Amino acid sequence: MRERKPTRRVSVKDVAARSGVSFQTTSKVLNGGGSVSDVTRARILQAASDLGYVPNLQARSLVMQRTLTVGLIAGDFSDPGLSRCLAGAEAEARRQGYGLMLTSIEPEGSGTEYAMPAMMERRVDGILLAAPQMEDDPALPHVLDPMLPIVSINHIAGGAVTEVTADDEQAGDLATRHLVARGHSVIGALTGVRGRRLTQSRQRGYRKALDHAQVDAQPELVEEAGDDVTGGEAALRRLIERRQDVTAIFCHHDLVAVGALSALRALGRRVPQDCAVVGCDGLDSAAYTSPPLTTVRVPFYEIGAEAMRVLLKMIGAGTVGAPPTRLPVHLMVRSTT
Amino acid sequence: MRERKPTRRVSVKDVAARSGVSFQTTSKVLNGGGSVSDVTRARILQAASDLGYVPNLQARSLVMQRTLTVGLIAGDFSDPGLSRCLAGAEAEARRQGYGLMLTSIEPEGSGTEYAMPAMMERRVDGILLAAPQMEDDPALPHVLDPMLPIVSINHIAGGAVTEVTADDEQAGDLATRHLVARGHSVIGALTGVRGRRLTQSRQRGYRKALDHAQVDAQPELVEEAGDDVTGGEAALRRLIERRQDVTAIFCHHDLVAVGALSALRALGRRVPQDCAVVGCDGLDSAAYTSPPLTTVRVPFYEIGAEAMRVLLKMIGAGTVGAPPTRLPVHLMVRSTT
DNA sequence: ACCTCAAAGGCGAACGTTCGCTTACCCGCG
DNA sequence: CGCGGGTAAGCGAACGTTCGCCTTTGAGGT
Repeated sequence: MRERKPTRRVSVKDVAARSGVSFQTTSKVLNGGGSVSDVTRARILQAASDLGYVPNLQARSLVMQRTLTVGLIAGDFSDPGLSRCLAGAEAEARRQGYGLMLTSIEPEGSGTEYAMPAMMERRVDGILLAAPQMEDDPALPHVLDPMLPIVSINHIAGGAVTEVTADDEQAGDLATRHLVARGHSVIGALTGVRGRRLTQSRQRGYRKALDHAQVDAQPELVEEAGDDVTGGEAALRRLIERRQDVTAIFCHHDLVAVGALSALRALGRRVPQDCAVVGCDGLDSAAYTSPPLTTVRVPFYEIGAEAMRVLLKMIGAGTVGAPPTRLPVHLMVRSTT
Repeated sequence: MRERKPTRRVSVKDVAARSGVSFQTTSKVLNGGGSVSDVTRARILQAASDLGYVPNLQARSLVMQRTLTVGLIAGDFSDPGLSRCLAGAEAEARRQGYGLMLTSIEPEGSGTEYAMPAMMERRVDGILLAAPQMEDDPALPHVLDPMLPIVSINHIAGGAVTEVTADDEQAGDLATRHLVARGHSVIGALTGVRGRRLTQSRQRGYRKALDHAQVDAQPELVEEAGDDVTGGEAALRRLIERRQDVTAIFCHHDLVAVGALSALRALGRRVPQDCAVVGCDGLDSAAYTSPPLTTVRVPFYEIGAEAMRVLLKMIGAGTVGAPPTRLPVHLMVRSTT
């Protein structure tokens, strides 16, 4: 419980005083620039290190008009996919010498109206959006600064925001083709949150694969499951009740697949003999379900890193807006198919 | 790809100009203080909103000598426990009007020597440490600023850092007592990373419970498993090979338990009939193993939130250092015991 | 001895705030 | 009519930087 001494931190003036030059010269040295004799340079550097000088980025930002900081507005950190993505974004920012201001918004999407101003007050150089619920937020376009580089890993209404996502249509296609190749033709789909671009894309991939295999897409084989285990469990029961004859299921999310697996077991159907299951997302935990889940791996870490790369490039170039990026996904065959 | 106009943001001077007063008066109004007539106040507020004025926190920090920002140095974000903790810390910081600067360090613990200066440059008001690997870092004490409030959710050598953790001894005790109560007496332990305080505490709880039940703690029933699935799998095999007679196992981490479960199945032992298993951490995914894992739930979110609360209190009071906090854990009985 | 020129370093301003003082004014009072 | 007191607003400085430009110095050439 020591009292904190109100000692102010050492500034470039302190360093200057100790080395007997003006603080401007000190600044020159510390930034590598200017013409300064080797001897004074050495003296200044020595003084700086003696005093433990740490430059004040706030002050520097003030005159430079940039903070070397980007904001990241996230949905739920507990989402494993989003966590990976965050890890990728943070690592890339750090690699390029940028700091990361983190904030999150509520699951209902409320909070954007606070999160954005908080970022603006801190004068971040750009913003990375990583909150799926933003897609549904009608207020978002109003609160977006059109002059600030923004990249999102989700779809954002209005089209003004650069997007870096996985190729979700490919994901649905890959999963479904795999089931077709295993000889299935009555293939159900347990979708993600209705209305989301992500869901639509994966569903498009699913239909595309069916189309390609010349089997009819039947609406009653599709059920909305959301993105968690209980949703998957419930949706599977509804689906089975309607269509006892399904022999394979494409789940939009691994957690939904976990729920489906558990419901299938409860219903006494063996996986994969009676019913095959393929998930989507590629969570670590999908490798340890029983049986281990066949899934489509989405490169979350890479998405985060690439999104940050795009954002920093925009910041560097002084532009806002860039063409969207879609990263490829990969099928990981395990034991549920 | 629109070019970004180099238009400078609106400052209090702009607002002042538009409302015909000095910028200092404008500042007064915007901060609620000072004596200003209602009419000019209204005029200024109007101008500010017309112009879309957003205060510059950098400039404010410069004169106020505080940034309303705390730093968070994390280990791997992909760790689900750490993610929850991060969520709790972020929510609490936001609730109290603080921003969060996030950075992470490498698994080997390297990176601290970069992370700390990065935080100092940005003049954060305090730092939250959330990286288990820091415990092993001998360089850490040197790079810690003794004047800055710091809280950690892991043990930090030197004792200078305030700690907010779960009651890990209780966790080990609870888990082991539960197994004893189920009638077991040959109880193995699959520990976390050797040498870590966390592991030592949980192990102490394990021995305490055995002691209490008057059964001897036998060293050959203890095996180091680390903190992941493969570690758990391998450790279980080593353990079983040595002691075929174990009927129950306490795993220091849920992921280790997942590995143990899968190894037990491979060895043809039924859970819980032939061998009971209890995990520790309380991950979401533990509810969906088969059979669902009995585990001790660690309140990660609360730990993060409480750590942030303690940190902000230290910042507010201008003190550095506070007594450690230990949060209680809870046993969640499911089907592996 | 004079002029030129480059190198080394200093100076002032600016970035956008907050804060303590001073000034200008209006009011009522003795 | 002069004075104290309160209210409204302005002024100057400070926070810690960067940056463009100016001054000083000394060496080299003629």
